[in-house]
Amino acid sequence: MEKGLISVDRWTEGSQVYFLTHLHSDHTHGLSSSWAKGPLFCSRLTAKLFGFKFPDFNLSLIRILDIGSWHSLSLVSPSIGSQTTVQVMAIDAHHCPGAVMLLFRGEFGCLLYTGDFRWEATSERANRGRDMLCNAIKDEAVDIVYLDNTYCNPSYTFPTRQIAAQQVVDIIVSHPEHDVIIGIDTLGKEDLLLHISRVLQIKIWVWPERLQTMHLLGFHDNFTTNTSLTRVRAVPRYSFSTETLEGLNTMRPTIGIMPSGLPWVKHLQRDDNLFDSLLTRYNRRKMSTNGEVRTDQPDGKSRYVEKLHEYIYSVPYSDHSSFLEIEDFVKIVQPTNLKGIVSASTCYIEPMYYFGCLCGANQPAQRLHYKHKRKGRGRVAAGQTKSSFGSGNSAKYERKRGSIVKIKFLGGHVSRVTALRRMQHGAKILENESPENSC
DNA sequence: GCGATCAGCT
DNA sequence: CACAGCTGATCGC
Repeated sequence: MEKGLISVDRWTEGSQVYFLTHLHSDHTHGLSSSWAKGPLFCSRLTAKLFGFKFPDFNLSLIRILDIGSWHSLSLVSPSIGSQTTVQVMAIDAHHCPGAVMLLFRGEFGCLLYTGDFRWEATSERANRGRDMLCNAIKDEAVDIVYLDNTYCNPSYTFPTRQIAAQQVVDIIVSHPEHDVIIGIDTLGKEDLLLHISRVLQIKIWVWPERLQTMHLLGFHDNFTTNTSLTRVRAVPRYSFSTETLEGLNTMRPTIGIMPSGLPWVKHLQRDDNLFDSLLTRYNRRKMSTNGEVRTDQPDGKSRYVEKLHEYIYSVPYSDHSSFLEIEDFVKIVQPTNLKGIVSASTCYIEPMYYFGCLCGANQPAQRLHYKHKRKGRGRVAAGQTKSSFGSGNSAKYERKRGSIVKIKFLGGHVSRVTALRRMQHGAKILENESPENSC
């Protein structure tokens, strides 16, 4: 972030200290078990989970940032060459377990790197985070905010996670005879699963590595790897598709629930009515947010639950801030400058375009900045499906996709590289059989 | 033979 | 539009 001094979620050479906001893969590109470019600072919980993702990492490089307190680092000024002090505070980002924002003070001024964050208006936890941040910046202007701009567009509106979690419960309750699969990642959405588990008084199935993570996080009673104990299973998001659901439904009635701030559109088979309805929905959103921002729904009704497919529901459970939440955050921090840290979109718009008028220096809104992503292939028309999986052959299909839940981790016919990766994964599990020992 | 990186896909 | 991440192929050591 500051050249020659500190890096946040970037792992190339040239900094004196490195910071990791959270353990999602898009923030650890370049990190590996053999990485050794300098001390690595992260939250206590991230440190606890770290060894699971990077088994042979030199743990003596890891420095823990306790949340809410200033840490002083003595570094060498890249400009003058003399000693310079950098202060840093980690603040709960409410994104996934261990995720923090980082507030820096030093010769470069005052910088706030949000990492990925959710800024909900309500909940005790949200209020604590808000108070902590306000307290930390009350005496000093923030010069630059590096902002999680994932949903930095007025069309992104969704309710609190509390409300979305109840929507998921409602869907499950309304399908008493169905199995349920929920798409999740290697980290995140634990509160959603805990809510389901507690309200419905059932365990949630997770895959073996995910159970280890749950144990590291201190959840020992709500999860299981035994499919016979529950009808609700959390499965890797990458294995969640219409094909998966159709395959499962040849065996048992099953619905899929995709919790996401993004409308879950991809991987649907061609269905003109469906795409028409999706198109209508997007147009409606755009129109309703043209000029006047539509507020998130306070009533908590299933307004944004979408039935996308015979077996699939999309629920607006997001670990990133909605547009209105980002706006609220910028209003509170009032930085002099604002930079987006997520630029993967094909149509990236500088957050300053929306929030320039809220920033400290009251600069004019900047012009739209489009960043075009090069793609090797042209865009595939909506509804055009790939044929490589041969969706007509259900027997073959079941081997390949349908029974991911059961066979995915039991080996089978895999390449050497994959087998090795799985063995390494297995080794990790063994190492972590006593979660209390880590860190 | 291994890790790092990339393309492709979910 | 593209949240985060797996997989297989290839490349360089």
